[in-house]
Amino acid sequence: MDYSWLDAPAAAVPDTARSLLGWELTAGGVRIRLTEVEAYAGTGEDPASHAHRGPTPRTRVMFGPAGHAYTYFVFGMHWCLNVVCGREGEAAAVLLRAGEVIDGLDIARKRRGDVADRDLARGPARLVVALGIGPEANGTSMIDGTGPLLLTPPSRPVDPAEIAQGPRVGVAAAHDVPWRYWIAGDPTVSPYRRHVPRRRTGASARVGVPTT
DNA sequence: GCCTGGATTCCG
DNA sequence: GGAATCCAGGCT
Repeated sequence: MDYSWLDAPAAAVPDTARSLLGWELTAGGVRIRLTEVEAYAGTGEDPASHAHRGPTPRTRVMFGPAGHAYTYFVFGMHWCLNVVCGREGEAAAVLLRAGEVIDGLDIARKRRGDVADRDLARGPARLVVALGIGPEANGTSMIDGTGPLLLTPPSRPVDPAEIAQGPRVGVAAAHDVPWRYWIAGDPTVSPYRRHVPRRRTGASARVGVPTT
């Protein structure tokens, strides 16, 4: 299988993200068809990228080879999964936001509890739970079978005409950059929520600060 | 060292 | 709309 398109230059990461729609991701007996992804450029241009200020202990795998998994912990409770893209040192990545469970439904249901099938992997943290992966997947290859994840080509082609794009979800910076791609009309695509700054807490927030 | 706020989800 | 719940990264 040819995965060389994953290491197209970081400038092309939006195209890489779009190309990932319909690809399938298998882990722990569950297979997911990707229906929603977001592109993040690496160092420099993209203030929304974890890597935009350069490598740190957390983001070091983003600077490694394409096709590896970058997982990160957010909000004190959730894990999210990215595919590292671009050339080594560029740190581009594609956040896997949602997918349709097409195999191992019973396993995914066990992991996700009593939710509708379309919600099993509808959202980046939910997708990670459905796949049964976590921090141990960070830095592993998603393309050579040595890690818990395996990325494989679409078994069902995606019609380019049904691909939609728009602003990234929950991103404060660069909200006008339309680097989120999804399969239009697919019920497993997560509902769009614009970034809402959390209200400040504590005394200073209560003194003369309008609550909007 | 301290402090802020987040590529979210679930519940009220 | 807000809480839950941790820590990376920026700043003092």
